[in-house]
Amino acid sequence: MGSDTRARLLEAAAQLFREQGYAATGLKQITAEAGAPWGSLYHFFPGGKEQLGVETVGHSGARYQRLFDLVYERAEVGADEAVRDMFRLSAEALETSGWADGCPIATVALEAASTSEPLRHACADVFAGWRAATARRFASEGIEPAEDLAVYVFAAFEGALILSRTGHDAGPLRVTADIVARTIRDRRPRSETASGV
Amino acid sequence: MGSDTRARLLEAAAQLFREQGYAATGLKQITAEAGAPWGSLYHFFPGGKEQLGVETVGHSGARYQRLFDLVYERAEVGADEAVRDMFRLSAEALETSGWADGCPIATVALEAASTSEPLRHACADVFAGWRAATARRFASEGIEPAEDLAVYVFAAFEGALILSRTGHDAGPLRVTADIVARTIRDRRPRSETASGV
DNA sequence: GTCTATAAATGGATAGAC
DNA sequence: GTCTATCCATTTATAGAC
Repeated sequence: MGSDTRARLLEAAAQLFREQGYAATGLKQITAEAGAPWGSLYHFFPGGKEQLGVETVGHSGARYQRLFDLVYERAEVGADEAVRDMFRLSAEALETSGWADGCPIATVALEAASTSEPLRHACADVFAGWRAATARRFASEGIEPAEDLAVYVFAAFEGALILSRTGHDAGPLRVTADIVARTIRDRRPRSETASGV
Repeated sequence: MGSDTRARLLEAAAQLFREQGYAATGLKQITAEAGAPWGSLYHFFPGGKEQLGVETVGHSGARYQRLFDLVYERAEVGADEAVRDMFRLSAEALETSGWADGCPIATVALEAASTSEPLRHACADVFAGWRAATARRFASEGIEPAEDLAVYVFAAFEGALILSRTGHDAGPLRVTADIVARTIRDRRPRSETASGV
């Protein structure tokens, strides 16, 4: 094949953008981390840093979405429990990484919101995909309005991640998960409000 | 007096950090925006960019908190309505600024989370202050657990701001405000659940 | 004490050797 | 087609003129 270098560049960029942000990460640092020669970056990404940013956001977004899908596809638990799992998994990843691995998109999204339309758009697409996956899970259980509740869950999730990461304290993720999960549980259709099993 | 320049530097930095982030904003750009000579920056902030960042976060945080206080002190409405006002005011500011004026802290908080302890700590302090102000309002109405609910409200608020700003769409702030406000309303003590007036 | 001019380093991007 | 060496702009920080 040969395009292994390209994959390593994307992976290195994803990790650095997640940890330090887009502007603070130099292209030299990315090639060094990926063990790739400097020139290979402009070979694989002729559009420079912005193209690399856009592709990295898509890459990170797709990878993170697989985690959501994994959680959501556990049919044996209710959507409220799936949401709680999502919060718990993220809290664990955040804490075991020394409060480094937060949302792989949020930092770039905020940095790019008013400075790069292509990058902002890439982030918006990722968020839309995550939201849609969540809404599908809700709709499949008759939890309505599924789209609005998915937006709400993601807002709470993203915000709690910021608070927990900034404070070096998993508390916000835990507390928010409890309240959000209860909100979702209360929206389940009547016929399933029994105790389960 | 004489320290008018210092205030203008803080103000310019606050605006630029909010819009572009910390790493993407150059010190030269800040002095230019403030109409201050280049050297004055290191005169007033001998600690360089990091000191300016820390003080700017405190400055922005205090200013934003006054907005919260204003909303929360409207005793004639319930806490759920106060929360809704907070979301609505932010949505208006965001939209009328062309999706530029989001949270003045969040971008810097994420950028600094793993790169600057002084800056991260400054952001954490601001978030703690906002949360405490919200918790006081809840506690004054007997809405409990006030601290946990305040964390939840702020998580949802910060996340909705990200989603709305990234998507150029006030929808997430509106939708999230509705659900969060209802959650708070449902926590009001029994004696006040009547219709009001 | 206030600011101009400069320094040392790093940023993203490119030209051209192999 | 793949990468090394170089370029110029811009960054933060400082030294010293007024």
